[in-house]
Amino acid sequence: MEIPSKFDSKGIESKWYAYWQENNFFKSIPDDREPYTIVIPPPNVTGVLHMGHMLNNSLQDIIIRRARMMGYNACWVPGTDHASIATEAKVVAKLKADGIEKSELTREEFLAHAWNWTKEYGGVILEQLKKLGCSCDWDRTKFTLDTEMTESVLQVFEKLHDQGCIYRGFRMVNWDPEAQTTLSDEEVLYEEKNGNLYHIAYQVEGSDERVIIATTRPETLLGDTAVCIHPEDERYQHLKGKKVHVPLTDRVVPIIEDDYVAMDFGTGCLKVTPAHDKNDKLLGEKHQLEVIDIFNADGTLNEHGGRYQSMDRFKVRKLIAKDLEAQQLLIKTEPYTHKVGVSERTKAVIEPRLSDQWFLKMERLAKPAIDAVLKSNDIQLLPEKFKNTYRHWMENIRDWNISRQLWWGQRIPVYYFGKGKEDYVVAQNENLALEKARLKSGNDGLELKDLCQDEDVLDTWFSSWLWPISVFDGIRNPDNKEIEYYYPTQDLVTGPDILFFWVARMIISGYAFRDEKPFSKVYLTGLVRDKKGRKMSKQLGNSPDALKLIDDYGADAVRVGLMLSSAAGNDLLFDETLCQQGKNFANKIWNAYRLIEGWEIKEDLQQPEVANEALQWYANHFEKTLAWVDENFEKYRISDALMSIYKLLWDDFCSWLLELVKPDYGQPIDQQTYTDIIALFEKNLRILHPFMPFLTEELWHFIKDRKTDEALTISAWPQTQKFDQKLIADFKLAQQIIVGIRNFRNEKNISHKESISLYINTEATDFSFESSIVKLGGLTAINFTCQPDELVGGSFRINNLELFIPTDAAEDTEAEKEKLTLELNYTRGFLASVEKKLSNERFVANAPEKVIALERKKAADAREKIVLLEKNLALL
RNA sequence: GGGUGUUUAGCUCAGUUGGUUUAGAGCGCUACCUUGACAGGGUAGAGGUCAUAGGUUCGAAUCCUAUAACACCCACCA
Repeated sequence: MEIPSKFDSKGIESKWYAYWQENNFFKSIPDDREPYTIVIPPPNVTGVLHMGHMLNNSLQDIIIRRARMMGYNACWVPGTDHASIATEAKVVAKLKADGIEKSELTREEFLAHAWNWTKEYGGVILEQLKKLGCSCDWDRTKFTLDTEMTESVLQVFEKLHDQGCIYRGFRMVNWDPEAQTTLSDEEVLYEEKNGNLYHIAYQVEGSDERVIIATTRPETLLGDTAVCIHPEDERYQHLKGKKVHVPLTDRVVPIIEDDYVAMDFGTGCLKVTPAHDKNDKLLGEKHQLEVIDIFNADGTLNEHGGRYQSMDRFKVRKLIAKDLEAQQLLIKTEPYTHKVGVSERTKAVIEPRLSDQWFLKMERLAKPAIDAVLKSNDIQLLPEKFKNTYRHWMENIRDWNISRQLWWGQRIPVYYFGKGKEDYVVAQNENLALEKARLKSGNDGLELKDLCQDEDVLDTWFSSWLWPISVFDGIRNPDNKEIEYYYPTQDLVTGPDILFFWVARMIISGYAFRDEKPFSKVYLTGLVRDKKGRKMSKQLGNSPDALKLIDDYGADAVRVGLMLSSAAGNDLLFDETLCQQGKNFANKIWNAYRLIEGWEIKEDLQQPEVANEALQWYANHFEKTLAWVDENFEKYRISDALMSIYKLLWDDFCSWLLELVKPDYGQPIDQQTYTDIIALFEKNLRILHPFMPFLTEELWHFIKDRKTDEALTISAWPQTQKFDQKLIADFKLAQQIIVGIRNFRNEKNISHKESISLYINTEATDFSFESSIVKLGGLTAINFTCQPDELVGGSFRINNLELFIPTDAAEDTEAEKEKLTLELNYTRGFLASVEKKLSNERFVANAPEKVIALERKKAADAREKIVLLEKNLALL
């Protein structure tokens, strides 16, 4: 078969992906093998693949592919998340572009649009994961809004409510005026913004005096219901019990005292707006102040805004400043930088707002989740540094606002039947709700039309926190075979940005609903940054198109590129040249096989000694590397595992082994060597397969025709075997000698086509890999004797061996002298440092014997070498 | 304002309970050679006061303290 000289990933990738799928290699059903389970972090249903996904999912695929090869029943469950805020925002924007306002639509109409959108774009990202080579069990694909998933969510809501963990509260929440919904604290980002600190004068009632307050938000003075001073502030003692006029209004509010006020900030005088600030709300409750909400849901002023009504809050801020100035009530304006909360999704400035919301009590639920990570170690976070972050959040956990004023999501299963605070029931559907409502109200006359379901939906994370359980239907059917087999899962691979949103809450739900951890290990990847260290983002436009990368370099190359740059848990500075390196590597392996494949086998040919010894070395060296690779996998050091395989293949297999066994040009190879080389190459392919699945599967089938049950993807990961350390060390010496000979040739300008002979001052019986040195050194023979007096030539040293090569090439005595002197000086310096150590009595007295023995050996070796060098120098 | 982490060659990073020849890898760079598997190979080389300053120790890139820079997380001072 003619093999092209360059590896072309195109065509090959789709061919093998289809093959794997047709043969159900990624499908998992419970059997008597041990399971190895990973649930995917479900990407947004309408999202597209970005570098973060590529990193994440490459890692998961590498882990699950290796597990599959190791004989586990590997199960990787894929799926998508409905991502309520993000998706709803996209749908709203799209409708708007079509000239439709959300407010014109009924809930049902809007949802119809949203579902259409989801069906059209949803799942695109899953197709993209296939291009990357992800070996998910696609038959298990779940969507967080699937009927069964929704039922699980509603059941959980009901259960938690019945346990008294879910309650309704009138609280200060984070309001996103753009999406017009509340957000949990975790969905608010704080950004440094340049603003102003406005100093405003409030007229004291019945006096000429004015008090000055400082605020960053002058517009909220329309909702002021008090001014607060510190009770011990000497500047304001005389104001106690008095009242002030709120500027631009006709309201008069009391001056209250509270030690919450910092005397050293601003003017030490604080305006209190209980409706629009968390702390002011607390002050308001403490001092029983009136609450005046001045905003509409969209951030414009409401009827309390007076002449500013229906104007936007930021416009009003400017206007009020201007109006205050006109009345000489604005004393001064100073620039002020402070942190402002913005919505993670819409970037709109968050408005603290009082409203009725549903909350989940977290403190009790969090307990077992804290213990699992920090005490029992049932769950391991990698890298470990995230333990601290986790601990801090979990120990200060606050109740979770789970209601969202959106339509896209699971509608809260609460049905109201009256105006009273307790006039509601929680039920899975309206018929059940009616039954419950009749019971609770004692009114058998209640009808469906008397019930009114809560308008809000649940936070997206309230469905994804069940993911590892609900994908196996473990909520609705807690005793089903699947959940019992696959749960708890093994690994979770995700970014640290959703440690609280998702990971922590999954751990909580695992213990709450199954009394068991959801996974054993959490591998937290770093963020993908560009080579300048900037976070990759759409706005910066520095994020490469993931699919284009796959197209340009091939999926295998991109996977390698990503893995090469990603040390566990650190951020990853991604540079496209890494993909090029991956591509070069693929090509290298491809051509290694091309070489082997091109050899003609001659069956009656005797195996040359050089091939025999080289194969022995590689077999041992492979085992050593494999042990190291396995160890790195256990520690999730995937990058290191790949690097050692990279060097094994490129340097050891291609540069050394193949060069050693390679027959002369045009010559045939013996059967034994060929068979062994193929066997070793196959082992290489096995351990490389999780990283480069397409290339390796392609070569695997090039080697010979295989039945479907012999595909590489389901073949066995090699078992580690014992290896001979001494043999590996001996080969290392041979390599050094070969390098020395090549160097000698280079310096003396001796072509490598010209045969030379070598003299070594050692016994042949102490020596291994003689044939290898002869072959790669281009030698006629090795003579185990010192340099014969009658010959002229040059010498070099490896450790304490002296190697001599006869040559009539003109010798440059000066250069040789210089070289020897340099070597001698180094060795003397080295010896001096060792001797200094050894002459230190305290070192000899305190250091372990092994260390001292080693130092003594170093010194002895160095002395021996110095003698050798001095002798050579004298000869010149 | 608190907390965590990072700081080792031009770049990205190893350095596994302080001692494995006066610091390593991959990539990149320079010079020469070579090219009959290969976007390839070979040899040599440049390049590091292991962030800085103290300390512990017979011995520190590794442990301790302080400082600096950067990164991330958390936090209601208007």
